[in-house]
Amino acid sequence: MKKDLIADSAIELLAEKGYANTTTRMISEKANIAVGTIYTNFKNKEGILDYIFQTEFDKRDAFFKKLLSTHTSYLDKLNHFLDFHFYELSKNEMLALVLIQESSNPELSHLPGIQSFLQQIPEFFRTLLIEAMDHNEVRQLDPGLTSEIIFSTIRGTVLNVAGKHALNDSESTRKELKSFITHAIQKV
Amino acid sequence: MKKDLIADSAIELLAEKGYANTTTRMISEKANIAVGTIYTNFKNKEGILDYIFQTEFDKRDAFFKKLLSTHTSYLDKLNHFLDFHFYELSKNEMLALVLIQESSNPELSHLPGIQSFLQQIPEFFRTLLIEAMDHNEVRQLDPGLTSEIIFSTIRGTVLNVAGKHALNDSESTRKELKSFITHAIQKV
Amino acid sequence: MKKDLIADSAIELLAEKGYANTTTRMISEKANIAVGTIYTNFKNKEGILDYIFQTEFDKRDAFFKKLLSTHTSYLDKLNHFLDFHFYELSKNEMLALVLIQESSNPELSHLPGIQSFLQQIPEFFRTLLIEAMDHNEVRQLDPGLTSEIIFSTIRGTVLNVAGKHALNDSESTRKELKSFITHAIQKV
Amino acid sequence: MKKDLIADSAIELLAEKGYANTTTRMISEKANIAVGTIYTNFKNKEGILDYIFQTEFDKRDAFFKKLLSTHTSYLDKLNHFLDFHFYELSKNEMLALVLIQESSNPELSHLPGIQSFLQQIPEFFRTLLIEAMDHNEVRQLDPGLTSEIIFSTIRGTVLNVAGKHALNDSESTRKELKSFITHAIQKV
DNA sequence: CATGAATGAGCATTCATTCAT
DNA sequence: GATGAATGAATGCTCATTCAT
Repeated sequence: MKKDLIADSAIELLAEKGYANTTTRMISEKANIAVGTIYTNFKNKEGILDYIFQTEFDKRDAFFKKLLSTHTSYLDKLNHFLDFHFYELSKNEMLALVLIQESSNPELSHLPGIQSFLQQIPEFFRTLLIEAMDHNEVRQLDPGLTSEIIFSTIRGTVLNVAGKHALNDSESTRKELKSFITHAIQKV
Repeated sequence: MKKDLIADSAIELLAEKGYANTTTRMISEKANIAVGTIYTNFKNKEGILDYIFQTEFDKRDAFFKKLLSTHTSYLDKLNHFLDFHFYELSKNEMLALVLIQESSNPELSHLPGIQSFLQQIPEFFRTLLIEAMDHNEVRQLDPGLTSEIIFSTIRGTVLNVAGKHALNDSESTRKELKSFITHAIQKV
Repeated sequence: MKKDLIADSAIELLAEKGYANTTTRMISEKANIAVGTIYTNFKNKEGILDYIFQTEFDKRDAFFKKLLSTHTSYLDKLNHFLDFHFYELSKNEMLALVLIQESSNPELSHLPGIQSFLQQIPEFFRTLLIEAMDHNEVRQLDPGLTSEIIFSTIRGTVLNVAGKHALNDSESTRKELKSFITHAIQKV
Repeated sequence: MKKDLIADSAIELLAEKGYANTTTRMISEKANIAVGTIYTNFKNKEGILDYIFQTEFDKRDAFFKKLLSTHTSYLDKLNHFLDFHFYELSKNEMLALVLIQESSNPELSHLPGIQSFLQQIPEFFRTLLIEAMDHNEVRQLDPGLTSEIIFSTIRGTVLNVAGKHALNDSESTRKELKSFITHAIQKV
């Protein structure tokens, strides 16, 4: 798949240099294709970013839908989703950096893929938190704000850890982060 | 002060468009000065960002130093610092967006002001967490990771909330965020 | 060849205005191409100058190498080389001006093409002078200094004559110049 | 004299960087004055160059006028003038470089001081050559062209030697150059 | 006279995108 | 579909000159 070859090459560059400092020429060189070929696979440079975010969102969306049909507590579901999200991010450090850096880039905020990623994933948390509260599995809290906080906490933590190239040794970070969130929302 | 006029004009534009899409011409027009005047006050475009971050870091640094000499528990000190940091961010929504968006911009990560902001502020949290743990005021936790998590949590939350232009009505967010952090670190 | 189209357009402008007053936009307009096209053919503005000097040096280098294998006296070889060099300069008055004006431009002295032109061509003279002295064809003289003097004499003379747009009627100048040099180095 | 302080500071910078790369700010810093002060002493940046050339021309003009009234052969007068001109150039290596580099700068060719320097000094040679020919002191030659050639020879030689920072050890160069010119014009 | 902050036209260079091959 | 030379609008930055102090 040329499309994924281009996206993967872009991810490596975007992680290191950011969107504005990654040129289409760099991407084409890393992918060993001609610049023009980018434009037969994507509408434009933004299209690559959109595709990257859309792909990652789709994974989480699929996981979430399967998760809902399992027979576990909602707190367990939330934990599973956190594990999945964090695992996906730690699998590919550079992808993680791109997802986090560029999702806060105002010049890209209009892309549908970024909007899905940024709005739907917290919405998943919110859905699970509301149910968990209703089933008395977590303390009373504002599910909207808390879902945003949890999402942000992961984004920020991954950014810090990935920025230090320590995501591969991410097990302790994952544990501490989950412990932090668990304590934060658990019943007293 | 021309320097602050330029920095303030830059903040308005940076919050909306991001660093790469904010041109020196735009800044000079918003500040009603000539482009060249930017360069009599700053070394270059990056210098404006550096100044903004340095200024904000200096405020927190001064507050932290005063805080250390007060006679309160370390958990209180942590709470005071969180309040101060969050209050400063909510006072100026656009500045908050700039501080958060551009601090994760890889093309700016070499700026001393950004490095201070990004490394020293978590260090403040870590210092307070270690003392609080020693004085048995919080649960056992990894102070290094937890300080990063707390810093990230605020960054991410403010980004989300400021992105929705709801920082002015930030009181509920602040409460929920502090409740979240308090629960996360409190003794069981 | 786009490269030569650009170089030729540049020569016309450089002869009249000098390096600092010739803009890349002017060059692109004279060549009827886009500014960007200059940069697909040359690394930068300096690259054009480097190419011009390198090309002219290469011509003289090739001629000199052929010259060495001929069976004539070294004084004849020197005369042939002088004729060739002077003929090449008088063929294209504007190119001559560029070669002479910009070779004394300190901001360009680091260019390899200019360095070759400025160092190797006197070296050719020196080689021939040493042999001519050894074969008793010229008077005793300092070959290093004299080669520089001869090179300078041509440079300066061409500059003066080309500056007055009289290089096309250069035959008398050539004769006088050669007579001058011949008398200067001949055996008494 | 502020005017000479500025001119001297300019000469140091011009010799190293050339006209286009020497800024008025640099000159003011080297002279330890404010930029504005340059403009109370000179009409503009070009004015500094004009002043430098005019000053140097005036010295030669005065010497030439005194020379004409001496009772020596015209060949001696020519030799004296060559000695004077060469001595003046070797006294101040940086000034020599400026006089030679910038006199072939097309963007400055309209300055009266440069025009005097460039046209009058060869005219001095021509006057002496005509008289020397009339008095049978030199061989038959074209006095106009030969005067240009002599002037050029000195310019070019000084440029080469000064560029190598060897003007202080210029005695051998002067001897070789005078020997070259003497042989070139002497009676057979 | 001296100052130096302010000016803004002008520069070299970049880079997303196109399109003839 | 793939190519990559050509495009030209747009960018950060410079610097000779002015003028209020």
